[in-house]
Amino acid sequence: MTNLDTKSALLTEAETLVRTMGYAAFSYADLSDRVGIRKASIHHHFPTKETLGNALIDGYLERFITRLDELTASDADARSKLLTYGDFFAGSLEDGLMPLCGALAADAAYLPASMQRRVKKFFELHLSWLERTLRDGVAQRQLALTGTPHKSALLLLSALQGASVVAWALRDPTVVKPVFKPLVEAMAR
Amino acid sequence: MTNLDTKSALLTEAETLVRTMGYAAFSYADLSDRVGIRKASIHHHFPTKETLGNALIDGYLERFITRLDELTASDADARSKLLTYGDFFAGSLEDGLMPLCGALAADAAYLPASMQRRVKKFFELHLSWLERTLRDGVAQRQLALTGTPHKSALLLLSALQGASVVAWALRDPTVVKPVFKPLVEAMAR
DNA sequence: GACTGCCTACCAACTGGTAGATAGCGTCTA
DNA sequence: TAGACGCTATCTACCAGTTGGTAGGCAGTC
Repeated sequence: MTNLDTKSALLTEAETLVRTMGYAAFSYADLSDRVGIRKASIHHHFPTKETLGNALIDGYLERFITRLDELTASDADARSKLLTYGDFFAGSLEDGLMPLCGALAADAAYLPASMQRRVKKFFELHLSWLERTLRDGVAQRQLALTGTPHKSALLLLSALQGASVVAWALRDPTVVKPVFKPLVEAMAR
Repeated sequence: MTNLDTKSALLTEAETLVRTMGYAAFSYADLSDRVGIRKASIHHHFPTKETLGNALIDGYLERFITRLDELTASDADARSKLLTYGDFFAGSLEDGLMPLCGALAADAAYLPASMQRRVKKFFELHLSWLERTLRDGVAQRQLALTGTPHKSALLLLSALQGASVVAWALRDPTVVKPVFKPLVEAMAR
């Protein structure tokens, strides 16, 4: 097994653990079991738990940025861009996973400062993507907002994060779409 | 110090810890420091962490039920009932606390089954209160909904939970109201 | 004298993390 | 081309500190 194989296996399994149990609740021992590597060997790839946590957020952020950039570049209209965005959340919930940064936010006061900063950055990035997409949609007369793009962005992100929490607690991933879609439709015109 | 004093001090401090750090991250040692009682003595009041966790949710649920009942019984119109409901969330966030069950939901897969059930019940209770309040508001021509009361209830709860997560991560509790209020206003008529 | 609330002194299991050894794999050089 | 060298990935064995939890004692109260 090459370095990259093991490293990405570690990241994948760690992400699953964090997105179901939270950051504090998962341990190197759990990870060791799942990846089939000794606990001490994990430290070779990620010297501290904080390193691993940060790598987790960085990777997640990067993947999200890629998808958002693709979405921005696509020739879809604003409405369907937003709906696709919502599908990211609905999809991962159907796979039995909370949104990573939603899961991390709950344990925020326990997280090392470096992780807290990244979680904050994550939400800021999402808000700015949403705001820009909304603003463009308005400019192209595809959307009509009642409030400012900033407030509408906050509403959409909150609705998705919150619906994820509710869906997760009720163990019913189907609640996400009925919450999000009407919000987008109400903005579409 | 009487039993009740100590017990409620333990519950108060434990609630703060869970609502800022999450359930997995807080320990009997933390609690011991804050309440000024030895770790072993906590076990006299709450034999296991699970007992404490359940007492926490039960107390929180009970307090919420009381407040919701008062709100239902009040002669306020549906719009202001909903706004007051939203203030519960906005208020505790301003005190630097996540909603308890939102915080717990994130660690759900780590929680003992008895706690998972309670968290689920919590969300169901909130949804049914919201749905009933919405339905009554419609019947009295104080509200006009675009979807079903059930879906609108889901939207309001999700928006509040999600706005709490976002507010918590951004360390800006003021985002809750601008998200929630317009939703309620759009339903008021 | 039973009960309550708290204490000190433990416990095994687990936490994140370290030390040091070993095996395999390239690369540079004699 | 043989072999020495360094690097990487993993291992076993360990560490101190913390975890939730237990045993048993003791002082005050009903």
